Amino acid sequence: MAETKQIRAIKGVRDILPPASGAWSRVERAAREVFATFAYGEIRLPIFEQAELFIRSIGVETDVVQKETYTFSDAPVQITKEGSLLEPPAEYELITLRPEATASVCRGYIEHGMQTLPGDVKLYYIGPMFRRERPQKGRYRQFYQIGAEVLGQSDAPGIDAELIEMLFAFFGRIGLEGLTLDLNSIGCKECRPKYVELLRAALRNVSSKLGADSQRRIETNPQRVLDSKLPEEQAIIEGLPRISEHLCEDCKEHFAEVRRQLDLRGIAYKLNWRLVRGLDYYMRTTFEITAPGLGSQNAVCGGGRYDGLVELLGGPPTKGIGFAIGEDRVMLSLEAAGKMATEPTVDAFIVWMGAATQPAAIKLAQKLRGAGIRVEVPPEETKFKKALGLADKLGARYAILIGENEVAAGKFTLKRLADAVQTSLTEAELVAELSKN
RNA sequence: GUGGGCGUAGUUCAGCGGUAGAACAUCGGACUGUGGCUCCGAGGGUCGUGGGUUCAAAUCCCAUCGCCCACCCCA
Repeated sequence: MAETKQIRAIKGVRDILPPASGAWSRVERAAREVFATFAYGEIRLPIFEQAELFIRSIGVETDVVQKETYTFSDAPVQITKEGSLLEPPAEYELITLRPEATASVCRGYIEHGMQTLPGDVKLYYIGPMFRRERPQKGRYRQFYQIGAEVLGQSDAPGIDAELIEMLFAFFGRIGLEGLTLDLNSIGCKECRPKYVELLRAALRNVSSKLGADSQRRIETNPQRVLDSKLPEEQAIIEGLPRISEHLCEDCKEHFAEVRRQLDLRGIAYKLNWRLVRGLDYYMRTTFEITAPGLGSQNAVCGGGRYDGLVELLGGPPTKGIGFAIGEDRVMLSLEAAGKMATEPTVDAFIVWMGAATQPAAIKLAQKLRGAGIRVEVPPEETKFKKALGLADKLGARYAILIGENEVAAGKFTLKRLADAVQTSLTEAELVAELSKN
C-alpha cells in the first residue's frame, strides 16, 4: 500500500477559520468605513512586484531586504511526471512577494500619473504581506496589514495629524483600548545624516560598554541602538545625543506644528526621541502605536512621512505619509481584551419533517436568503429532535418548523430557541420578522 | 541567524521502563412533532520521525523535523 504523506501549511502561515474569520471581517469592514469617512479610496495592489522596487524603497541595508523577502525567478517552472521541479533558466527577472505595501502604492501613483489628480491622493489597502522571519507571537511569514497613504504636493503638518486622527477613529470603532501613541521626528536628508554621524561618534566612545548586538549596529544602523531593550544599556543610551536637539529649522518647525495639530484634534501622544523606523524611506514625522496583551511584538501600527520616496522610484517630486496596521496583532490584542466576539454563521434553521414538506422548505429558504437572512436547511430528512439539537449547537437563534400541518395551513411555525416562544407566520411575515435583526 | 520550552485521539492533557488512557468534541441509541440536559454505546492513535540502550521503550540516550516563546528584526 502506498503511503500518503500529509501536506502541511508552510512554516509561519496559518488558516483563519470561522468564527475567528468573522471577527477579522468586522475589523476590515470597520477600517473601510472609517477610512471612507476621511475620503480615502481603496487601492488593490498586486501581491508581487519586481524585486528592484523593494530594494530601492526599503533600502539595501535593511534586514527586510537583506534576508527576509521571498524573491524568486519569474521563469516558468518545469515539473516532471513524478512531480519534482526542474531548475529554472537564469535569464528571467526576479520578482518578490511584497514585504509591505507603501512601495507598491508609490509605484502605482507614478504608473497612473496620479499627480494630476485634484487635491491630495488618499489611498488605503488591506491584504497579506510576506517576510521570511522566524515566527513567534504576533509575527508570521504571511501577515496582514491595513494601511493608508497620503501622496501629493503638500507636506502640511495637518495631513500628518489627520492621518493619526483617522487611526484613532479606527481603533475606537473596533473597541481596542489602552493604546499608546509614540511620536518622534527623525529629521530630513539635510539634518539626519549629520545627526547619525554625531550619534555614531558618541557610540564609538562607549562601544566597550555595549552588548554585541549594539556594537554591530554602531556601523550598520546606529539609530537602532536607541531602542535596545538591554537593561544595562539604558543608562548609556539616555546620555546619547538626541535627534530632537539636532533637527534643522524646517524640521523643527514642521514637528512643532504637527504637535499643535494633534492637540487641536484631541490626540494624546508621548514624545519618544528613541523611536526609530525600520525602513530607510522614513523621515520627519514618525509614530508607532502599541497595544496591550501582545508579548514582545506589541506594535500594532507604525508609520511616518516619506517625502521623496516617489521621486526615488522615478516619479515626480512628491510628499508622502502613511501607516501600516498589523492586523494579526490587532486581533491578538482584541482577543486578549476579551473583545473578539464571534458570532454564529446561521440565523435560522429550517426543520422540515417528511419528504412532502421539503419543497416548501427549499422555497422558504430561497425567500429568506433573498432577504439576507442566514439560513441552514438539512439536505436530507432528519429526525426532529436531532435537527433542533443541531440548530442549537450551530448557534441559530430561530428554528422554523415545517410539517404537513404547516404546509396545509400555509403558515410556518417560528420558534425562538432562547425562550421556546412559538408563533405561526406566513412566508411574508417570516421575512419581515427575521429581517428585524 | 541565536537561545529556551514542548511534541501522546479532532482539542486540552495524564501516563514517564512492563497490555496506550481521561475529559471535551464527533457519531449512534434511549428519543421521526419540540432543542441545549441526562444516561448508554461506538469510532478515532504507526505515542512527531529515524536510530540506539534493554528481555521489554510513549517512558532512558542521540539525531532529525515540527510547534511555541524570547533575542534579532518589525506591523
